[in-house]
Amino acid sequence: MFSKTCEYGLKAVIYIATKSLEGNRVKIRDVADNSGSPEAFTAKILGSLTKHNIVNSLKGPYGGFEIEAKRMKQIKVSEIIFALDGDSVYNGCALGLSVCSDTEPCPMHENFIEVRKQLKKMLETTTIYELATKIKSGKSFLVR
Amino acid sequence: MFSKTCEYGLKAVIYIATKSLEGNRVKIRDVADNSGSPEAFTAKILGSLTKHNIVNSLKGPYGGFEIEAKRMKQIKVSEIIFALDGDSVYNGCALGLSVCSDTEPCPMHENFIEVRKQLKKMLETTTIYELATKIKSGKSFLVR
DNA sequence: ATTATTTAAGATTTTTTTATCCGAAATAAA
DNA sequence: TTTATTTCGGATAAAAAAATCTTAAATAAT
Repeated sequence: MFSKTCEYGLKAVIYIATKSLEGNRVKIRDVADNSGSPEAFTAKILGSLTKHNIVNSLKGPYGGFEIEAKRMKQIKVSEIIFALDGDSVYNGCALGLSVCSDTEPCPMHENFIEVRKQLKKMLETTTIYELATKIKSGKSFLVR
Repeated sequence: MFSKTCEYGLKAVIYIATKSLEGNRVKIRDVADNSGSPEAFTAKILGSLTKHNIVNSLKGPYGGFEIEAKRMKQIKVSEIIFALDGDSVYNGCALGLSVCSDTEPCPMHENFIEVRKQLKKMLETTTIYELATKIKSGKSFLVR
């Protein structure tokens, strides 16, 4: 469904959010361990998420990553996907055509309209705060 | 959304179906040209689709690929995806967890339930015949 | 200022996916 | 039975994605 970059990125952001809610800043190592992702790759992805202003980073001792509570209520899953994978989830044609629109559709185009509409809606209404609280309450898991 | 293998496979099957409706058998070269896919790769994918009994192949002169009209009304898009990509579209976790179920969910699990349900329904009700007729009527395109 | 800690960023390697190539097998027609 | 045509299947190659490594830059505490 998503690239590994996106999967790791989402899990990293969710984990950082849960720790930020507790008032803690986290190091790359900690993020990687608790999101079940490779450390070096996580570092690279977090660099990109920092540039996109999705997470906040501080260098040096006592540094690490964090997300303000206010911010994590604003950030939607769609923003993270856009930052890491671009808009392919939104605009990609199921059959890989470079042009596929309502006026020039591939044969599956209309079949996908409803599915895609619902997917968009979900990605654009789900916040990182919502996902982080599910982890904190023990209702769901980041590593399996 | 799908792998290239699946994209090419779907387009190939749809094209073969349109030609079979006209009573024509098609060669790999023809399929590749008219589905905008690499010839050698298309050949390999068609081999797999033949084994899965989705298309029918005949060797030698006047040979090629075909699909019976009866069969193309039975074959659902989901079958082709299963044959080529396996069940990842159905069972894969959005965050890549190896275990992610209603009882042990990732934080996005429940958000995806409705989206996935609708996707499944669409893939399991859309037939190759339906897609082929869209091409024949000129309402949609396979190459762009 | 120095040191230990931590992120930043680019180069490199590994793995997976995508794509090609080529000889073998099958078969219809002459 | 010979020939031309076509799929079959395994080996190989190229490209893209995933993952790692390495050095630099920043900074807090001493």
